[in-house]
Amino acid sequence: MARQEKRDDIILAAMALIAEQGFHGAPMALIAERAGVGIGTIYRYFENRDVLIRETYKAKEDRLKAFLLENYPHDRPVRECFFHIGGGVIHYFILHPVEFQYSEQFHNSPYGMEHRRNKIFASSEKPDIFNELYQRGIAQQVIRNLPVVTFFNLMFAPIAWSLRDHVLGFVRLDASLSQKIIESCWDSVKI
Amino acid sequence: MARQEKRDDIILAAMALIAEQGFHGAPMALIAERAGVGIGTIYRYFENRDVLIRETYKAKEDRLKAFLLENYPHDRPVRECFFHIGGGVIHYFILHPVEFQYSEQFHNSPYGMEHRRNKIFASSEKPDIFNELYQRGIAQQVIRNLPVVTFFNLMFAPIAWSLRDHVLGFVRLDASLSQKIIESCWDSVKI
DNA sequence: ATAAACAGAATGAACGTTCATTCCTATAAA
DNA sequence: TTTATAGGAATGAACGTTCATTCTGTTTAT
Repeated sequence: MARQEKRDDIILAAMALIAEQGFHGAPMALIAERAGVGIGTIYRYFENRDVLIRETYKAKEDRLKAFLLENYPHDRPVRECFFHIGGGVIHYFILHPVEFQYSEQFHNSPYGMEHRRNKIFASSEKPDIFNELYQRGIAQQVIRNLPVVTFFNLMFAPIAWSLRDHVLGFVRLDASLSQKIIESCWDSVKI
Repeated sequence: MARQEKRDDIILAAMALIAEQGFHGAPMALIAERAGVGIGTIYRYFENRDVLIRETYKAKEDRLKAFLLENYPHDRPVRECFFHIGGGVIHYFILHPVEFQYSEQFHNSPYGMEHRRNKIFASSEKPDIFNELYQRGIAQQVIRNLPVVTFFNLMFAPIAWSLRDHVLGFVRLDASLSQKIIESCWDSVKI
């Protein structure tokens, strides 16, 4: 088996187990078993558990970013970009519920706090489509004058919580409901 | 020391430690030390760790409920009740950040999932001010026709995330910003 | 009033289990 | 043959829980 393949197997096993059972329910021995490798092998690819967990998150983030960038309407109005991102996030995670559940576990842990802190401090230096959207919305006075973190929360918090309810089976997040939720989020930030 | 006092000390110690360090960072030995009791003593008051953690959550929830019920404008318009609850939750948790952080830990854990599942299934039988608000809003056609869990998410998700950012020092959640956030949430659910 | 007997609350060392990590052997590649 | 890779048993640290013992306050007997 190629080197990269085995690395991917390990990441996939870690993602699935942690998504299903949380960090507690995913000891290295189980990850190894699920990936079809020996315990020791994991340590040939990842320095330690923390590194594996962060690399697994990074793999997910890269895929999501690529998905959102497909057909991204760079030069269309703020509202349209808002709906593209919001709808894209919901669509992506409904297609990949395991990645969503992994993200949830990651964000609500010390890893996630550290990650969030780094991101907020770096946000102005390394602009992404989200920050570009915020800047443009403020400049054009189409979104309310709120701190960027508040804008982020109004846009994504209801989406994240709804995805969780969907994954847990509390609500069916179909196209119609998804649309309504994004419209609601837009109404909460638009002027 | 009175019996109830000692029980409260243990709950207080568990809440503070878990809020600060998460469930991982709060072994029974540390909780006992912080409460000023022996390890074994905890087991005289709580059957096991799980029970202690759930009782600690219950203590917090009772206090929050009592706070929200103070001056609750039962017979005023839906909008006013919405603002009372939203503002009350923010106010309470800014006053008691440790209880907020404990809640976060609890909700994002298997305990929280179980709790949420039970609550959703019992929601129609044991009506509280939140469910009453939703029912009234739908009946009077002042809020959008969304599932109750979606209404809940639009109302509380941005508040919860903003509180987290406040507690972590990412944003200063003063009276003005709190007001803006609640208004945004209202705009996301109002017709 | 004093002492003896009792009840049950408090204690923390000890136990068994679980886990991340290491280390040494076995296997495959060069 | 030599070197690199894979494997999983061994290791030690950390944890929740137990339980034999100590402590403390109350009741009973003298």
